[in-house]
Amino acid sequence: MIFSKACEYGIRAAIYVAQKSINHERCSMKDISKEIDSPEAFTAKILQKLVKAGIIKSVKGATGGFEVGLKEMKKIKLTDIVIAIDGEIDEKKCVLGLKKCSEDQPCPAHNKYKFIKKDVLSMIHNTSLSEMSNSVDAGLSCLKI
Amino acid sequence: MIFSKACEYGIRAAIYVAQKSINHERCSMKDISKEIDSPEAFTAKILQKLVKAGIIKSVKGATGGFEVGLKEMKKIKLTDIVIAIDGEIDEKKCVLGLKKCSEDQPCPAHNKYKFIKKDVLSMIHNTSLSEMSNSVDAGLSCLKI
DNA sequence: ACTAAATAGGATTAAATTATCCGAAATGAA
DNA sequence: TTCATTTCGGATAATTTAATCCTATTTAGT
Repeated sequence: MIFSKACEYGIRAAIYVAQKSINHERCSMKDISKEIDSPEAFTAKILQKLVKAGIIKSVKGATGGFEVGLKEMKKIKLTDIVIAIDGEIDEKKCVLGLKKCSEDQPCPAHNKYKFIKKDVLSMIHNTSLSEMSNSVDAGLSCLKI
Repeated sequence: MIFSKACEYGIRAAIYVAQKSINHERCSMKDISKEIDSPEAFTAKILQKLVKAGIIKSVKGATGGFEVGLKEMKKIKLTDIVIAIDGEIDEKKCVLGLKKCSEDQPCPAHNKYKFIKKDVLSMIHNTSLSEMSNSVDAGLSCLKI
């Protein structure tokens, strides 16, 4: 409803990589797509974007794979992942698609939607990769099925 | 962010038709697409769906056009329009795309997202075509630019 | 009856998103 | 060095969504 398929995969993948990193393990693309139940080649493209954005680190070669530092994952927010995959977020986007929709010139749904938009932006801005991967690592949440 | 382009056009079109109906005027497709600034042929397809779903009424022929009854527009909610255009809403859809995501088996974002989802569903379930078109008619909100 | 104006509907095209394939480059280990 | 394993990157395909085009049908007015 709010994320593209690419973002869904990308966020799950990043969480999985982070969770493995918590346990000092590096993971391969094959491993990731299997454990988060996503199409491997497509997810690989998405991870490339995350690597280029500096969100996760990749190591080439035989024992290579993906990883992310413990300090880094605390600073990485959902927003960063979404931007790396889908590009900048238009925070002024109107729920009914008007080019200009604001407090001064609102669309007919603006006054009800504005609180929802605020909550969504606040959620993705405040939720860190670290807290999500810790939740998975603690068995409080899961990444597939 | 939450509606497809087709829904954005469809909702705006329905509101415009309703606003005209408040003033006892029937409106044509050309009029609608001009006044809500949307592609005419595409919007026409969408209005056909709304007509088939019984949300608005169409009249063929020379002085034909679209209209909606005053009583009806009070009962029509955003949900009805969205379902008519995009099909049933999956209220259990996981924000990270998991097939099964629930209180018992949550994704890592579930506990933060569930409140947002609740608010979105509540908004589209409670907002009527009538209140939106009245808001436009009163000059409190607008449908284009 | 004719015409102009309007919706209905099928066929098609365009664009964006999702997804796959394959060869190149890197790298650790035998 | 050679090999197996891995990420990288370009090309391409498939699917979904968005949008257009054209013809048929309806109907009020002349």
